[in-house]
Amino acid sequence: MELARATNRSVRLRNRSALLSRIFLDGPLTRQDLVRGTGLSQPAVSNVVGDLIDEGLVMEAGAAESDGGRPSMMLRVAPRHAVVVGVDVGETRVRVELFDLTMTVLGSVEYPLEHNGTEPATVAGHVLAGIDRVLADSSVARSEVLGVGVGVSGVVEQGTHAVVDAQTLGWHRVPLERLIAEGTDLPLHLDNGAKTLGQAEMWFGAGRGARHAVFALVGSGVGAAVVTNGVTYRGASSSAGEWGHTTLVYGGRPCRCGARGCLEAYVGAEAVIDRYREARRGRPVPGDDEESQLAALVAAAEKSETARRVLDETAGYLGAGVANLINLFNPERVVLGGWAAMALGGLLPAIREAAGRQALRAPYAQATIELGRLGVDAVALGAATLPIARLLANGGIRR
Amino acid sequence: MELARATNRSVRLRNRSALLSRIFLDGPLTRQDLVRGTGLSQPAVSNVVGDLIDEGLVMEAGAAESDGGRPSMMLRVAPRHAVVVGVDVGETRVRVELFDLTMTVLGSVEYPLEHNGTEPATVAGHVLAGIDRVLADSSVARSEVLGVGVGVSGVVEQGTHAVVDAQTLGWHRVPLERLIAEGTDLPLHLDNGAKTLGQAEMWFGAGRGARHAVFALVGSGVGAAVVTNGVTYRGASSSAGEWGHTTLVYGGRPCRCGARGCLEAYVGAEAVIDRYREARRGRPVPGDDEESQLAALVAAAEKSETARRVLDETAGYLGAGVANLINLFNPERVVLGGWAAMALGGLLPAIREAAGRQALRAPYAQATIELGRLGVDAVALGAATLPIARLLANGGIRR
DNA sequence: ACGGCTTAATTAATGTCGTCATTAAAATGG
DNA sequence: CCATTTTAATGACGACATTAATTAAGCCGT
Repeated sequence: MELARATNRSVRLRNRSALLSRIFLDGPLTRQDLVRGTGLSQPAVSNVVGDLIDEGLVMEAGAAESDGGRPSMMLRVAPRHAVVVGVDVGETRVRVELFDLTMTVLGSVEYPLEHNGTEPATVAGHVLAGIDRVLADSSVARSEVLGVGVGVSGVVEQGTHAVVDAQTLGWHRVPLERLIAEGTDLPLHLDNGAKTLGQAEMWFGAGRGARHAVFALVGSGVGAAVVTNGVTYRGASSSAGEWGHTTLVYGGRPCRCGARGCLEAYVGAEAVIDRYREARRGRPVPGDDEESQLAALVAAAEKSETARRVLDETAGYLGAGVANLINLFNPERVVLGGWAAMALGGLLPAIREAAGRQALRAPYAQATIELGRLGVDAVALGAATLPIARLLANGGIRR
Repeated sequence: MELARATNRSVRLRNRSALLSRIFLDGPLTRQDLVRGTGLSQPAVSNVVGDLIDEGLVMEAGAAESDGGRPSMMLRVAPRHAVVVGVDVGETRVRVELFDLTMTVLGSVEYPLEHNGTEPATVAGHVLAGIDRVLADSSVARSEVLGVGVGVSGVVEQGTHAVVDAQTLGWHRVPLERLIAEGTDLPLHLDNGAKTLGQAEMWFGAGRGARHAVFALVGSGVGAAVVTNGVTYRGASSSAGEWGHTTLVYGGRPCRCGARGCLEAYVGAEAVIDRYREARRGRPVPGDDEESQLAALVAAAEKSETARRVLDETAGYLGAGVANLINLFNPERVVLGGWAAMALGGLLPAIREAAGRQALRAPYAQATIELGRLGVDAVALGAATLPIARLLANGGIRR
C-alpha cells in the first residue's frame, strides 16, 4: 500500500525503465512496437530511445521489412555496452561465467570444492580469482563490468552485506558478500541459487510470459523460487521459498536440518539414494557420487521392481510437494529444474498425476508442470541477470 | 517487470493515492506529517490536500497542539463522504454490515443458512435483502454507498464476474457476483473470506505495520491469506493461499476435498472433533454444534488425559503447518484467526514451540506467531475494506 | 497588549516531461 | 519521377512538482 511519491522526473525514469526492459527482454523491436507495447506516444518513445542511443545502451540494428512506407529501424541493447559476471557457488564447485548483454558466454572457469573443507574465505578467493581469470581470458577491461551476481546454495539474507546460511556447506551466518567485497570494488549481488535459477528460467526459459510461476530446484537438496507478479518473492528477510524443509510427512524421516518429515528428506537426490539403499536392505548403491548413483537407480528401474518402487514413491512425494506449491501460490507454471530433476525427468507424468490427486481442482487446472529448459548452468546465468535487473529497474542509469 | 507507462497525469494520481491512503490508514495527520511521511514538498501536499478537501473526501478536524508557531490542522477522511457494505457469506450464515469511512458500524443483519439447502440464489437474495435492510435501518441513501464487499468461504475466481467454488456449501463454479449484480447496480467486490479477514487484520488488527504477513483462518475448515509487500497475494486465478489442503501427513487421513493428509483433515474444527471422538473410542462429543463441541473438548482437557492428548497433537499439526508457511513465505508475522483458532488460543505456546521444531531457524527467528485481534466479524469488516482499497488506489476518484 | 520568534500554509517562478498536431524523411509502386 | 504511405522528428501546450519567498497564526516575555 505504501506508495512512494511521484515527481516529474520519476515519470521519465519509469518510462526509460519500461522501454529499456522491453528492448532487452523482447528485442529487437522497432519504435512502433514499443509504442504499441507500452501505450506511450510516438514522440515520447523516440525521445527516450534517443537518449538511450546517445548513452550507448541501445543501438539501431538495420531496418525492418517494409512493403511501402519508410521502414522502421530495429532497436536492440548494445551487446558490449557492458558485461556481467555470473557465479554459481554450488555444493561441489564454484563456477564463474562472463556474459555480454545478450547473455552470450564470453568465458567461464570452474573450481572444485573439497567435500568438507569449504572455508568461506576459500570460496571468496575462488570467486575473485574466477573474475580475474574470465576477464583476462576474454581480454575485457574491469571497467566494462556492470556487476557480479552470485547464486549460493543456501539461505541468503540481504542487507548492507548479504549473509549466508548453508547447512550443506556448514556455513552459519557467513558474511560472504563482505569477504568478496574486500577483494574487489565491482558491484555485487548475492542471492539464493534457486532464486537465480528461477530468474534465468523466467527471462529466458520455461517461465517466459508467465506472471506467476514457481521454480523448484531439485539437486542433492531441494529449494524453490517463487515469482509473483513477475518478480521474485523474497519475504521479510529474503529466505522465502524454502520448500525443501516444509513438512510433508508429519513425524517422518529425519532431515539434515534437524526436523522430521521434510520434503528434502524424501525427494532430494541424497534422500532418494538413501531410500533406495534401505529398500535394498542396506546394500550400497553403485556409483562414486550422487549423480552416478541416481543414474544407476534410474537405469535399474527398467528391470528391478525395487528401483521401480522407489522411483514411484519419489514421484508421489514430489507430486504432493508440487501440489502444496500449487495450492499455496496458485501459479501458472511449476518448473522443475536442477540436476536431479533432470535425471528424474521420466517421472514427470507420474509427478503430474500425483500432484493432481493432492491439489485442489481449480488451481491445479490453472497450472502446468514442466521441466526447466536451461540445464544446470542456469544458476550462473540467473546470477548474471541480477546486475542487469538492477540496470533495467534504474532505466539504464548506473550509480 | 512489465511496467505500465507513466504520463504527467499519473504523477498526480499516484500522489493523491499515497496521501489519501496515509490519511485513511494512519490519520488524523497534519500536512507536515504528510510532508515527512511521503517526501513530497509542502506546496505539493497542500495542493493535493486542497483538492481532496474540495471534493469532500478529506476534512480538517481541529488544530494540533503547538508550543509556539502556527498550529497545524489535523486532516482526516470525511467519515460520511461515503458508506460501505461488508458481507460475510459463511458456512452457517450470511452477515451484512454497514460502515462509514472510519469503519464505524452503522447497522448489521444476519440471516442463518440451512445446513444443506444453501442455494446460491438464496444467498444472493440474503445479500440483497441485507443491503436494503441496513440502509433502511440507518436511513442512509443508496447513492451514498461506495460499494459492497463480499467475503465468501470458498475459492473465489476473479473475472468480469467472480465465480465461487465452495465444497462446504456444495458450490461448483457458482456465478455469485452475477446473481447479486442482477439485483443491484452498486459496485461489487467478491473475495475469499480468509483474504478479507487478512485485509482487516492488516489494516486494523494484528497485521498493522507489517509488509509480509500470513493470516490463517481456522474455523470448521482452514484457509489462509498471504500479504506480500503489503498487498494480498492472489496468484494466477486468485485462489492462492489454500493452506488447508496442503499435504501435511502424506497418505494420512482422508479430507473432504478428496485428497489424503491435508492440514484441514487434522486441525479444522470438524477434524479436531472427529479425532477426539475417535480417541474416545467412538463415544460422541457433547454439544449441539461444532462450537460447543470444541469448547467441551477444551474444557475437558483440564481433567481428561485423552482430551489433553488430542489438543497437544492438534498444536503439533498446527505448528507444523505454520512452520510450512514460515519456510515458504518468510513473513514477519503469522496471525491465527477464525473462531476455532480463538477457542484454541490456549495452545498458542505449544503451537509456537512446534513451529520452532519444524521451521528453519533463520525464518522462524524473523517471524512472530500471534492471535488475531478483531474477533470473528473481521471477515465482514475486511470485505467492507475492498471498495475502500479501490478508492484509495484510485486516489479517491470514483468511476 | 505588543513586538519578536516560530512553525504552518500559500503564492510565485522555474523546470521537467508527455501529448497532440504538424512537418520532415525514407521507402515502394505505377 | 512523382504520388502514396509509413516512420521519425519538431514545436506549441498543458499538467505538475520543486525551490524560494510571502503571508498566516499561534506562543512568549516584557
